[in-house]
Amino acid sequence: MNERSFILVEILEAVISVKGKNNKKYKIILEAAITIFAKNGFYQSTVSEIAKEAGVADGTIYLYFKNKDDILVQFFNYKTRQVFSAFKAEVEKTDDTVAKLENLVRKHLEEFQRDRNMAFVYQAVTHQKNPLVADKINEISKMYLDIVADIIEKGQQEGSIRKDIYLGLVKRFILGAVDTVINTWLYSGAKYDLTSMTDPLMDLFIRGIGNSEGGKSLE
Amino acid sequence: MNERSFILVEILEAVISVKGKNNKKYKIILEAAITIFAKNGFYQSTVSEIAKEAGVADGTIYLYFKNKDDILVQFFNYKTRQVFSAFKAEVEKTDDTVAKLENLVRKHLEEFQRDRNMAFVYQAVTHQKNPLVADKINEISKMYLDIVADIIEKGQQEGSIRKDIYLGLVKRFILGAVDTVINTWLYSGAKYDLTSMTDPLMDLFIRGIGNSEGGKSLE
Amino acid sequence: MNERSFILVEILEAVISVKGKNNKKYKIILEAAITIFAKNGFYQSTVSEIAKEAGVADGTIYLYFKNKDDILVQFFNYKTRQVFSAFKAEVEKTDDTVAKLENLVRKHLEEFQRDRNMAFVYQAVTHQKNPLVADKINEISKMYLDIVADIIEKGQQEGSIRKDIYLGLVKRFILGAVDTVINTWLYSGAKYDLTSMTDPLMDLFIRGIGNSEGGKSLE
Amino acid sequence: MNERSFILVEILEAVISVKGKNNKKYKIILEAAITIFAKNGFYQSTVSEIAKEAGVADGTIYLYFKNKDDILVQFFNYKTRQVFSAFKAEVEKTDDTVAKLENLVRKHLEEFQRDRNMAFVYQAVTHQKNPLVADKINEISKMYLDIVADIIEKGQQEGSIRKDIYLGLVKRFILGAVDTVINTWLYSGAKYDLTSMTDPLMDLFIRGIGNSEGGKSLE
DNA sequence: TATGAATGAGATTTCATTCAT
DNA sequence: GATGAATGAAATCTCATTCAT
Repeated sequence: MNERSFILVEILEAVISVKGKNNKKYKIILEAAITIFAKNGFYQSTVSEIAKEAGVADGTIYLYFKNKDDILVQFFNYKTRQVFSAFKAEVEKTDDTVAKLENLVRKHLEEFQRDRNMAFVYQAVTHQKNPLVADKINEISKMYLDIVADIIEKGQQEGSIRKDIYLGLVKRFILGAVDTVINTWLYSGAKYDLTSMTDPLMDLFIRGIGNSEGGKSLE
Repeated sequence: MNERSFILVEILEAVISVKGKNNKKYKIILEAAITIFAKNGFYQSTVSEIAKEAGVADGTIYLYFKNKDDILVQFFNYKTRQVFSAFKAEVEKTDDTVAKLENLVRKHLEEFQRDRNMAFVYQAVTHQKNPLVADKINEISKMYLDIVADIIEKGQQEGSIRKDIYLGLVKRFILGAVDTVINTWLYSGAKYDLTSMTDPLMDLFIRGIGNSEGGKSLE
Repeated sequence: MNERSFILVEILEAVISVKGKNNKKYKIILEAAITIFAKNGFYQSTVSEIAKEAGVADGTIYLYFKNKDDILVQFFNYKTRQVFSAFKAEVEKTDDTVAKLENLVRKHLEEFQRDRNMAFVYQAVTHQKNPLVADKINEISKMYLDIVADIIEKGQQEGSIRKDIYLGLVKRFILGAVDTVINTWLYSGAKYDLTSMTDPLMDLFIRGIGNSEGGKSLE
Repeated sequence: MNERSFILVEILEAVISVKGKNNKKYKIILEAAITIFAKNGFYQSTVSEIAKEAGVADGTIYLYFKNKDDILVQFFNYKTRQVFSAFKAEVEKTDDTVAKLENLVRKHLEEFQRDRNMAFVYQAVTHQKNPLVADKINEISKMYLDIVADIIEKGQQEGSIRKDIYLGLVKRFILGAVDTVINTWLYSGAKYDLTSMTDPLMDLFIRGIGNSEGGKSLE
């Protein structure tokens, strides 16, 4: 989704107002829920807490969401979709393969740094067994892995990326490393600039940790 | 704890039988709990389910565990400690840095493949906000990261590992990648041999994904 | 608290409606709880029974009371405080010492006769070791004993009460005797008019059981 | 029960050994139970606690007592009966009415001071609604009240006690006052000598609190 | 729409009692 | 007789969800 199509969606939402989803209150509740989920975890959060955080009555939640689980589902539909479309846009800004990957990683760190609550919820939920969000997670995960896979494949064609690697592993390897960096940052109390991890991460992706001595001087 | 002292502890446990901790039933319940936690997640599991799986009455659980949370805490004390001491032993089998890392990764994949329930619980809980196990997780995580850090540092001294890397990042990068591989395997339904991922993973750690052309042939 | 300030409090309660404390349902539940406590005793009463008696769902109890113990605590805060302020008012109605004591005793018997459930709970709880209400009981007990002590002291100054008595004992002696009379009435099935005991009780307090004819005056 | 018949019972118990009631362990458990009941109250005490205090296994309790309630019932049969027969003996030591009452009161305070646990349990249980011990309590209470009534009636015949009093009230009035004095002592932490209350109590019983100087003789 | 009091199903936990050893 | 592990009924309490206002 590019800038223009994004605006179009906003307009459409304003016009059709499907089920109040573009309603200001819908967003307030969703944001409040994410704040609470991030603080206590999904199962330890109560609908009452969310309502209080959102400044609405408990019952009001049910005018916008089917049930508690649905809040989580909507979170993946609304919030993270937005983020992932931003990732795609970022990748398309350049034609250079390594730069594409670097843009993706930086944007990923940037967005998760900007919305720490989302980061917390994302980290927690993707490792849980909630059947209601499992499909969404798979879908989103696949979206991300596909972006990475596309980049890698293009790089292989260009010659900047090794051909003797297992693509299915590599794409997960990259996502896993980024996830870990975010997780470490979250649990450290978010004291440092997360995006500063982009260059060291890229360096590890591209060159590994091995010392290739001699031949390295040719690079 | 080395091999010998470990055996000693086993013997001692068999002799003193401290409050049933080495009791057969204690292990049955713990194993049952992990099975249930792995299937449904901690918060969606009930004590009744665990009791049923263990083949005991609900009340019996409370003869061995203070409360539901305590089962999780005991799991980390009993089960994973065992695993991590196995990791350490595996690392000490060789002096070669790269082989040490490879042994660690292989053992990690091997153990988690062998006990899939443990793997599920471990994956889920390490990404949750359960204040009761948070400290244990940090402790175990640190243990693992320290093992990796020791290997890396030794490799840097020997010259097999690059010196221009950020150690704090690298150790987490490696743990994150292994975690992701395990997670993918778990959610794929454990259809393939997890340990077969050792070599491709090591290759990515050491050489990265970048194509260093010319010079590479020298390696 | 005098008559006027008491009315003021009633009005204020009606206006501010602090968290349902003056709520109709709060009173219904409290009254139901006292009925059940009076019938079975505190520890043999269940929250379900109270809910049933009050005509509400079990969970509703917890909207008005923190837990089962809290119901008892609230009972002492709300119900008996009211009674004891009535005692004080009654004492102030006259300046004659003996009449003051008589008014107190009569009002005491009157109030406990009127609310037999309260009487049962009061009798039971004041002789129990419930740490949650122990402080309240001490406080209320002290209030009562202080009223009696004030009357006795005033009587001693006036000359209507003997000076060679141990005040700390006398005040408890009086409370103890009244309590016993109430207790007897309760366990007899409340078949007679409790307030009719006022005169005989007062007579015993003032004159004792001894026959003072002849020689007694020499003492 | 007089001295002789009491000894007879002891002998009989030693011979027939009905259901182990004269067993050493029976007494140990009963004593332990009273200690625990005195500390926590009956309903807040567990059979396990009693077993631990007695130094026996939980199951052993049920070899000597039908159930938890039965321990309380036995307590009244075994322990307090013993005490009340001592009361009777004490009363019979003199022929002087006032001295009889004084002996009773002193013995009462003495025994309850000597066995504080018994005192606590007695105070608590006599004010509770336990249907299992209700009958026992009534029976014991009646025994005590009858002793007092006998003394009073004899005193009335002799002329030392007023005739214009209500006997049903007076006997309870005396028991209530003694009870209150014991209760106050218990909850004060048993810091002073309880028997020292005998004289002041007797003084209040006989002479009352009224000042009979001058005009009072006209009443 | 919005509210929030009320609901009641369901979860955790306790503990008197039993029974195989 | 003595044990104490095991039982499971029953109690307390929570909280997602509903619905009359």
